[in-house]
Amino acid sequence: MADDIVSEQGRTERASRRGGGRPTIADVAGLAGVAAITVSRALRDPSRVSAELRAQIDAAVTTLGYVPDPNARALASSRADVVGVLVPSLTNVVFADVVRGIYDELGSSRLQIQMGNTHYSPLEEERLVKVFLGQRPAALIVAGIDQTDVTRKLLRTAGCPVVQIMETATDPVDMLVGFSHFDAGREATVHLLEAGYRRIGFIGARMDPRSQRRLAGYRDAMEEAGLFDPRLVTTTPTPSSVSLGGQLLADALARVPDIDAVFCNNDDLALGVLFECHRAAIAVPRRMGICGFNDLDMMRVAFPTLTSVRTPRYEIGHRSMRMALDRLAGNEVTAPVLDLGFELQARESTRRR
Amino acid sequence: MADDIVSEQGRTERASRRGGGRPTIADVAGLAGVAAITVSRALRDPSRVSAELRAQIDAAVTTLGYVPDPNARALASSRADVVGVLVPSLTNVVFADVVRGIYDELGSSRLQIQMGNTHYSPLEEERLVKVFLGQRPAALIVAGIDQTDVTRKLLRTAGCPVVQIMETATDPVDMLVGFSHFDAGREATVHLLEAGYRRIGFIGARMDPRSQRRLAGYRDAMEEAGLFDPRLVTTTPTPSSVSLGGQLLADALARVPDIDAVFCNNDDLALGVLFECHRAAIAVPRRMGICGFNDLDMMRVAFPTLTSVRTPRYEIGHRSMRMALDRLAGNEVTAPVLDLGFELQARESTRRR
DNA sequence: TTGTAGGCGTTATCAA
DNA sequence: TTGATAACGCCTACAA
Repeated sequence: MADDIVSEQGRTERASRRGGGRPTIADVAGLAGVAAITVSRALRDPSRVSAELRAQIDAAVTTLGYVPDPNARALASSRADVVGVLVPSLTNVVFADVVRGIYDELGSSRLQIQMGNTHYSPLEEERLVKVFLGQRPAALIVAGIDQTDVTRKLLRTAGCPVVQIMETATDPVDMLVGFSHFDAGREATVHLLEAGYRRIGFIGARMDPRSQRRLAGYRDAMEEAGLFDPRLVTTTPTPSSVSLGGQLLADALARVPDIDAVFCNNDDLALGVLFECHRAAIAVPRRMGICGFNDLDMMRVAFPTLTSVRTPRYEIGHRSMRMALDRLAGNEVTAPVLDLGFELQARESTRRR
Repeated sequence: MADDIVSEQGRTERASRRGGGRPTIADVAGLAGVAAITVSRALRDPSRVSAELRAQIDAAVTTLGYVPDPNARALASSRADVVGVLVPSLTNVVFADVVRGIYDELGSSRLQIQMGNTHYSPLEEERLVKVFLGQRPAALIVAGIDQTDVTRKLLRTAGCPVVQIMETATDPVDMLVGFSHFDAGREATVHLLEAGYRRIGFIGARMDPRSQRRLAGYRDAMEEAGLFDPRLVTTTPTPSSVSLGGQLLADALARVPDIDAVFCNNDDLALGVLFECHRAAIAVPRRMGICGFNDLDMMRVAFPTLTSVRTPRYEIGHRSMRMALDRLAGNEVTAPVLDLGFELQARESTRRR
């Protein structure tokens, strides 16, 4: 019987067929003298096959150099070993760190990552969710909580684990890992207030939903202190960059000369602000306090060292993938909503007195 | 006949099957009153189907909300609509820019990107190439030219377009887009020499093959000037960072106090060097010249502005994907080896006199 | 624990 | 230009 399979589907004959002569599970089965399904089982869950057959199968796999075809597997099982990851930007260090965390957690599991770049557009995100779901992915990780209604509906019925990341919320589609940008923005501002600054400006670029929430946190703290003034806020939809930070500070000072500190939307802007201060001979932190966001490595060695809010970017990627894997493994996910928090790193740039 | 198909494989019955009730090509065929293969053709190459049928098919596709199953497609055609991209790092801005270029060129083509992180390891690269080839990808883009022999062999017989990126070479596996790191390192050093610096140090981290070639270029220029001294070279296998730049400069100066300029392996290191100079009150560019590599945005606004070598990162991603797509479209690729060059950006940090 | 039967949804092949 | 048929390689369902 097994011999029949070999003679009918052996390598030699195979080579002339469509597939291009790669050994198939049937070839392995023939060589090992078992049924194809047994090979399939031995490969996916060795414990379901006797040690004896397992050995024969392993040997056959090795001699033939058999590699399972992920496409055939996906078709037959209605599940691709692919994790879709949707981020708004590929160059933003924030997401680069997140993605690294995701990859590292994956290790050498057989899952592959497919990344989509939404360019900060909910509609593009919607399109990509449709594309990704069309492949019946093993799991989906999406940045943010500002999906369109259509997207949200699609995700709810995705039939696979879905992890939203980077934020907190009470009504996640499925699972969620992140931190509160509002709280982070608030804490940074409170820190500047406590350091003695009063005319604290907000400098922001891109102004995606997370930036908006940080701005809201800033505003909340400023209003509470009775110090909010809309003229203190300088934002632009332009993508963030170091050079932009300098420009925005110049703009802000031109409009409101008595600004005595700035909370920057991210560290690149903060670095640009610092350079602009050097250039304009504005003393930091005496005449101008600076607080960044994310706490990139450079902040602790800048001159002067720059205060920032440390965010758990790598950890978010890492934990989100972990949650998805746990769910896939059938384990209970005890905390489907994870707030990883943040940590203000006070440094010289806000040490006014 | 078509009616038979409908009654046998229509939606109602389908819904109870494995696939989960998604409309299939047979459903569309039934509704449009044509054979499945005709739908397949209409979708992939409308010109091969009469306008009449095309209209009926389009209508059926719309009413049913049909979306082709990429897994079935991949299995039947032995080709997945996936482009494998192998990079040594996901957080290095260099590769982030390259990957962005790749994505942008892809646009809304139906191809998906699958990225692999080789962690600067040729063996890990080999493993990933095997994994990726197992999916019969549409194309492969790999960073560098330092593949193992096994990898090179695999790539040569991949049966799909392969683009090596980031470097130049005369014997690419298939296609190649990049620039000469040796020449770039040489030119940066020559620039420092022409600016009047003599005891020019080299500061490098990670020291992957491309860094090594830049170092070789530096050495070549220094030897030509009769100024090479191995003590001027400070490197570490540690991954690069801003803070590391400062440390390495301190190390270098502790060993060789009369260093009067440094060519930094990348801009992060250069920024760290700049901050360290500020901190140690070393005048830039008078007492210390600084030249970075890559020319990130921050270089032109640093204080003082920092000289660097501009590299075509985005362009490399963009062009490599373009070449692969051209090949896939059956077009002749006129220049399978593309040297995109680089450009030295001289700024204040090397304006000694 | 192992095997049989049949299907997953699409495309290549060959014929009309 | 259109269609019938048979893969593509694996897995689910069910049976032994």
